[in-house]
Amino acid sequence: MFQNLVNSPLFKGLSAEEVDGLFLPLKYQVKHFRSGEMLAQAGEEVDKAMLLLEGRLQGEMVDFAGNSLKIEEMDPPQMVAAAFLFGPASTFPVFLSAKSDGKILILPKKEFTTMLCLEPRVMVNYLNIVSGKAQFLTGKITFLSLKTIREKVAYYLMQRMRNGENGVVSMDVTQTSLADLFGVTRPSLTRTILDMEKQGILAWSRDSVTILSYNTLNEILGR
Amino acid sequence: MFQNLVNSPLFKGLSAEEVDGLFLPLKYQVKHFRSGEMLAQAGEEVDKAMLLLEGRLQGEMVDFAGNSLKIEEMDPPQMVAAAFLFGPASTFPVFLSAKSDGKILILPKKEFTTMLCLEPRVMVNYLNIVSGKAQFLTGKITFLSLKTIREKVAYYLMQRMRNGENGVVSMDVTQTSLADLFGVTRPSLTRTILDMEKQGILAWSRDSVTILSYNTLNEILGR
DNA sequence: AATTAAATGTAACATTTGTTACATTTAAAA
DNA sequence: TTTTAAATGTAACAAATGTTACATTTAATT
Repeated sequence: MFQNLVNSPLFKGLSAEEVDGLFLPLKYQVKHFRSGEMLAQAGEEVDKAMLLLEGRLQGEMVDFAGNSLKIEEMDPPQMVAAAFLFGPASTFPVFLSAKSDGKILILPKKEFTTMLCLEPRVMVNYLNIVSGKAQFLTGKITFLSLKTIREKVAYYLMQRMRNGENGVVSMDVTQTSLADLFGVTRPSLTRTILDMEKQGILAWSRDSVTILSYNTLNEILGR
Repeated sequence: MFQNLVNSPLFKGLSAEEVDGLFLPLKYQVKHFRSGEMLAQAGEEVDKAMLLLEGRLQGEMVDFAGNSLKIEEMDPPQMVAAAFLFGPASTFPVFLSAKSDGKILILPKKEFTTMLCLEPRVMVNYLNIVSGKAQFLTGKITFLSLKTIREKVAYYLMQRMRNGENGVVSMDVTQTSLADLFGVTRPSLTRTILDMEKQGILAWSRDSVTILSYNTLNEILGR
């Protein structure tokens, strides 16, 4: 019935038959949407679980200054605003709009709760999703609390290292979009990068960055 | 047995007997701690549910620059690091230390999961807690993404207004600690406040702030 | 009332970042 | 290949914030 959903994190570990069986006693509806359509306003109450079946959505947080700080895009199959169905302020934190045509499955909160009780595996999956969101946001906060552009660059590169790639980080984004991600202006980012190059900390080319002084990067981040 | 726990958000709606009954089939342990003791390092794995029974804890996030950005203090009865028991990176996000002597109840993750399945009300409570954390963090991010000190002051005062208090916000914190909360230096905050006073936007006294131009505050926040 | 500590006001200067504008390079499209 | 658009380099200047140091006020303590 909902083959898509089987691949969703929410139904991880369940077979297609088990998922179908799970929905049998539940009341739900499927809604189609069109590209560009606004699906939810920030502040609107969340009283239904929304499972994206097809199409692409975009949640963007708009601060008071009107700058849109992109938080995430969503591909199916995935639950929408998973961390905002429960909790004291169950309202949308972002403006949710469609980037393409598609459809979502809508399940009233009560039905969703019933489903969690019926199937412990789904409950654990849901807990993993919501907890994951909280952890993602914690990471975002860590990043946002870095004050200088130097620190942001250092942190970003450290994150991207991981694998014993011998000090080379492959770059799949432009400085322009990186500046956007960092919430700084592009000339300022470029200036900082060039400074760091002049100081022999790194070498920045179009498609990769070579870290020349690991130590200095660590010093920038306070060891 | 654990009278404290009955008043915990996790067991909201349950009687003392029900809580005791819930723990009967579970394996748990109670650990005592002393003031100043470090209970968990950031990065350490979370594989046990920790319920604070007595004493006061403090979770502080230390960024790379060594600045401690206080996130929250905890009073009993409450679950510790609730949003980090599940999820992909189940590691402590903060340094957890004791601000007084006390004790915590420790429940292995498996036992905790069993408990959630046994009692749907606890499951919903837990979902409310974890979702609430995610929502709290979202709010934190909104604040951190404000760029200027002016914006932070404006946002802070708007948050504190609410009740039809006729433009008067009572201040229970000093400028010094407010600067700390904002992540800026104290002289800079003072300068900004004085500027705003000179511009007739507000009047800041020790124990209260009077908002003189609501409109200007909104303009600062981009309407 | 006198003393002390904390909070707040103030100022000069350094540092960082934003703003704007334009040049140059690189990649993609015609 | 030529053309075009995007990305990047550069620079002068403005604005915001940090740094440091000290004065002044306020509240708490003795």
